Amino acid sequence: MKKQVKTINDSLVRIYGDILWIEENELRQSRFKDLTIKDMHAINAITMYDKKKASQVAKELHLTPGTLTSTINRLEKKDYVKRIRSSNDRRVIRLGLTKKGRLMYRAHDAFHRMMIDSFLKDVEPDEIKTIEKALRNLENFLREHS
Amino acid sequence: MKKQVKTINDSLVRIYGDILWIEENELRQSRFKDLTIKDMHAINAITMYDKKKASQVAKELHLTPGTLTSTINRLEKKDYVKRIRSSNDRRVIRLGLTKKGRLMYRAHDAFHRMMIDSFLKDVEPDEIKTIEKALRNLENFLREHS
DNA sequence: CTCATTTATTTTGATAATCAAAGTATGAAA
DNA sequence: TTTCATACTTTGATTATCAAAATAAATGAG
Repeated sequence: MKKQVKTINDSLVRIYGDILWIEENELRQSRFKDLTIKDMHAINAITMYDKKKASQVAKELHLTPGTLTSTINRLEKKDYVKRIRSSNDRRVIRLGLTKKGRLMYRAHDAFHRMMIDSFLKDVEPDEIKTIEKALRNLENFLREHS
Repeated sequence: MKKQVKTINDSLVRIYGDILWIEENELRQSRFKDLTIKDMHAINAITMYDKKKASQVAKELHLTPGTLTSTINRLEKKDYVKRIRSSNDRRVIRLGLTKKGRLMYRAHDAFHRMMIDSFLKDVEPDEIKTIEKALRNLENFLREHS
């Protein structure tokens, strides 16, 4: 592997491992210690904004429907997430966050904002364009491989 | 969250989830279908090059010693990894890859190289400097939070 | 309208990965 | 030596996960 490419690759691999681990630790020390990192990412995917269908969320998280059901059961029991049965189509479950869920969502979002702010420290506006281009490249690559 | 920051954040979150999922699928279709993605990342951390101590690898992967032991047991049984007991200090286990393990390592590396190549498509040399700077920023941020 | 088919979710049963804590073996130091 | 520290392994329990079967609701062909 070309040296520069290898450096960037190793850096990305390290970063992703570390982010998960740090998030897990911060979570354990926070008021939300009844959640695992997977729970947190499920809450993040559900979001405060839409009322997504269960199947949409499963797809985004690359989980089977059955696994999502049990995730939602857990999060509903702990009062982070609520099921809303659709009245148009009574097979469909839409998902929303409770007050506690929204608190968690904002806390997690704040951590990510800090992270991205530091990522972009001393990066000029036109340089940000470069980064956005590279991320788009990567997303296209991944789309081709799905 | 500021719009640009949110876009970059969402992109990174999506990319991370997708990479894991794609790697998992590629693995299942490859000649290495007896491995899970966690196995693959353990092989990647062990590397072809050094003879790292078990405890070093555990640390890099953020696994407890016990979990690493069982990972190594699994990978040794499947003939990807070998234990080498250090003769200086007979408590220490050093880890190496078998021929099959090195094959797997190279295959995984090739996928990552393709990924990074596409990430850097149309990115000029001086723009790469920007990306390296941003990644260093992020690594520093993560180090502060460990 | 009614039965067959499709769709959305849930349930079930089994398996992987993980951790904390206790155990074992070796080395280092007093 | 005896004691303490270090490196790894074992044990027992828990959690997340999947595939496949089950349920329940909507849709569509006749």
